[in-house]
This record gives sequence, C-alpha cells and structure tokens, in this order.
Amino acid sequence: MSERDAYHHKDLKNALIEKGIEIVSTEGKEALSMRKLAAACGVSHAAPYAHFSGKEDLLAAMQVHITDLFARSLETTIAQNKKNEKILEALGQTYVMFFVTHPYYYNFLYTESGIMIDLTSDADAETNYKPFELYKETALEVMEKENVPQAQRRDRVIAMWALIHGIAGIATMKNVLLDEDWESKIVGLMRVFGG
Amino acid sequence: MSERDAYHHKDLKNALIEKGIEIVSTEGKEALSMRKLAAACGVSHAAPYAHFSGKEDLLAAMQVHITDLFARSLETTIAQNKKNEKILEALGQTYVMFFVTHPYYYNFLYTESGIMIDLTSDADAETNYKPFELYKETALEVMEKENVPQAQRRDRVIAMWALIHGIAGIATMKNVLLDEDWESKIVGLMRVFGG
DNA sequence: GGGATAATCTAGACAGTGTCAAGATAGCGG
DNA sequence: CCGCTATCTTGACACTGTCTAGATTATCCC
Repeated sequence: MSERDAYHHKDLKNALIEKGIEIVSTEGKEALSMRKLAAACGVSHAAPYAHFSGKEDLLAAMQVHITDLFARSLETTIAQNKKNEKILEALGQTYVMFFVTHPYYYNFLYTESGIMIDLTSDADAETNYKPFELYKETALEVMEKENVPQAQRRDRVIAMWALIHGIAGIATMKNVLLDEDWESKIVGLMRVFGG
Repeated sequence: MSERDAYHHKDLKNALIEKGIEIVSTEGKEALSMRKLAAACGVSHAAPYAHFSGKEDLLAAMQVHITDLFARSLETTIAQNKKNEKILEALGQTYVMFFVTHPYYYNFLYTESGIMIDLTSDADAETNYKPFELYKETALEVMEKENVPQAQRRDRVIAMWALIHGIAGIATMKNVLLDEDWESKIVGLMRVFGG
C-alpha cells in the first residue's frame, strides 16, 4: 500500500529527484530517461509532467539538490577546520573528493547546467553559486590572517578555485591514468602553488 | 553534379566529420543527430553506417580531429616562443583561448570522450594525449633552465596543467560572470602561482 | 573490356525517446 | 455532497539510433 500510495499523493516530485540522482550517480546523465525514471518510480510515463515542465526542469531540480549536498559537504569541512591554518588544503581535498566519490556529478553539475557562477567582485553572496561563495569566504579570511596584499586577493581566490576545479575535472575523467597514491598528492599539488 | 557525386564517392566520411564538427561547434554536442547530419550531407539516414560503426564511433573520430587542431595550435605557440622565457604563459593562454573561441569543444573533448591521458611518469609520449605531452615537454625544458629541483618537476607540471585546464573549464561555462578584462587576467592567474 | 567482388548508399522497419492532449481518479474546500 | 484542482493514465506524435535487405556504384583481376 504505502509504496503505491506514497507516489499517488505528494511524494512523486521528490521521488523523481532522488531516483533520478541515483541513476545519474551510477550510470551517468545520458542514461537517464524520463520514461525509465517514471517506471522506476512506479508511475506512468507522463506523470512527471505534472511536477516538472520537462526534462530540463527536472535536471535543474536535481542539480540544485546535488549542489546542496556539495555545499553542505564543504560547510562541514569548514566547521571542522576553523582553527586549522591549512583549512584551504582541507577544503580543496573535500572539493575533489566529493566528485571523485561521485564522478558523474562533475559533468552533471558543470556541463550544460543552469548553474550561475559570479566571479566578479560585486557578486551577490546570497544568490551566487554557494560552493564558490563558501570557498571564497574561507580563502579571504585566511589571506587576511596571512596579510596577503589586498590587490592580489581576488585573483588568488579565482586561481585557487580554478586549480581545484581543474584537479577535480581531471580526476573524474574516465580515461586518465594517475599514480597509485594520487589521493595523497592532491594536497601536494595544491601546495605546489600555495607555498 | 559535383556535390552529389562527391558524396557518392569517397568523401562522405570526411564530410560527416567536418559537418559534424561544424554542428557541434555552433550548437553543441546534444544538437548533433545522425539523421540530421546525414541529411546535411545530402545522404540518406543510414549512409553513415557504411563508414562508422555507430554514433559513438563518429564522435570519436570527430574528437580525434579536434584534438589534432588543438595540438597544432599549441605547437604553433611553442614554435613562436622558443626563446621566450615566458613561454608557459603563452602556452596557457593558447590553451584557454582555443576553448574560449570554440566553447562547445571543451565538453565535447573532455566529457564522456574516449581520450586517454596518461599522467604517470611512464607515459608513452607517442600514444599519450598530445596536448598534454606538448605542454609537459615544454614545461620540463623551462624547469630545466630554471633549475627547479627534480623532485618537484612532475607535480608542478600536473598542477600547472590542472590550473590551465580549470581556467579553461570555467571560462567556457555558459553562466559564468567574469570581469570585463578577464582575458588579460588569465596570464595574471597563472602568474599568481608561477612567479 | 567484362564480369566478379567489394564498397557504398537507399528504403523500410523497430524499439526508445521527449512531449502533448484528453480523460480518469482522487483529495479537499465550500 | 458537489465542484474544483492536483495528480495520474492512456494514447498519440515526431524524432532518435540502429538493423536488415536490396540497389547502385567502384574496383580489380583475367
């Protein structure tokens, strides 16, 4: 009873998002079809259109959900390293590991997505891409402590973000050969620059 | 006559690759369908299967072709900056600009592609992803001149490559807001670390 | 050159896909 | 209880990738 009825009433929307994320995380974005997803939720093929205007719309909702998980993961690391002067390395490691753990998330979030990232100085912290805002905020605090010249700070934030983003992108590529102990080297890579 | 006959004979394969690249570069990977592509080449919908085993196969051929263009672009920059001690910055700029000029190429090359990149120390320079090999070779030469400690060189190469790759990835994202003069800042971003 | 052989292309069919329209069903407010 | 609205089903449409069978064309050897 519960299974069928739960979908019949007001859970389908969330069920679609969660089942959809499950499929994307295990089989990738291309493997996700509206009809298979509807079937997986025990519902007819057109039912999702009562909750989402189309596939695009569903994917956007899933991206928001994943971005939320991602942001929470970063927040946890920040909270746990408040007094660690190497907090940026820990953050970078969390960033990369989030996507290494769910390789399909990377392309899903950053490819053809509706995500907005404002890298300019007058970005609105409330509406801007939260993972970046979290990193930026943390980085600026660290630079404050380390007396990095004001003029350099913005570029440094973007460069470090780009480095981490690039490492994550490479690490999640399907056909990349890395050294065995590459996980421990991530920090090394960041430190190559970080000084 | 020529149009039709050219396809009739031995040009279809290349025509498919080139027309396909044209479509991808203007409308993106998702907009490319076998049938539309066949039609655009003035040929019936199953004709491509005489030259490629399937869509996957065609896409792979297109990726090889684009990778070739990319590698040639990097080679030109290397040739023109043989005696420039800031050759790595020029290379990075070429890297980023190649994808900024053709934003769709980035995801097309690095998303779900069959491209192999060997980042380990025993990569075979012949078969490895050429753009990386070109960058690596150049970077190692520069480090040789600058007497960078041997132990640091490999990590530095990968880190610099990841940074450039990350900048390109960010710069080609659809919904990213950047400063007006960001192009000139690319070099700055690299120098944030490089110096 | 001619005739066999292989390469190339067409036409038709099939299962899947995203999406829309019309109707059924259920829940809730009056 | 009646009607309204949200939700879901069924059926249809155009489109996709791919397979088959057959037609056409090029190629090569005698």
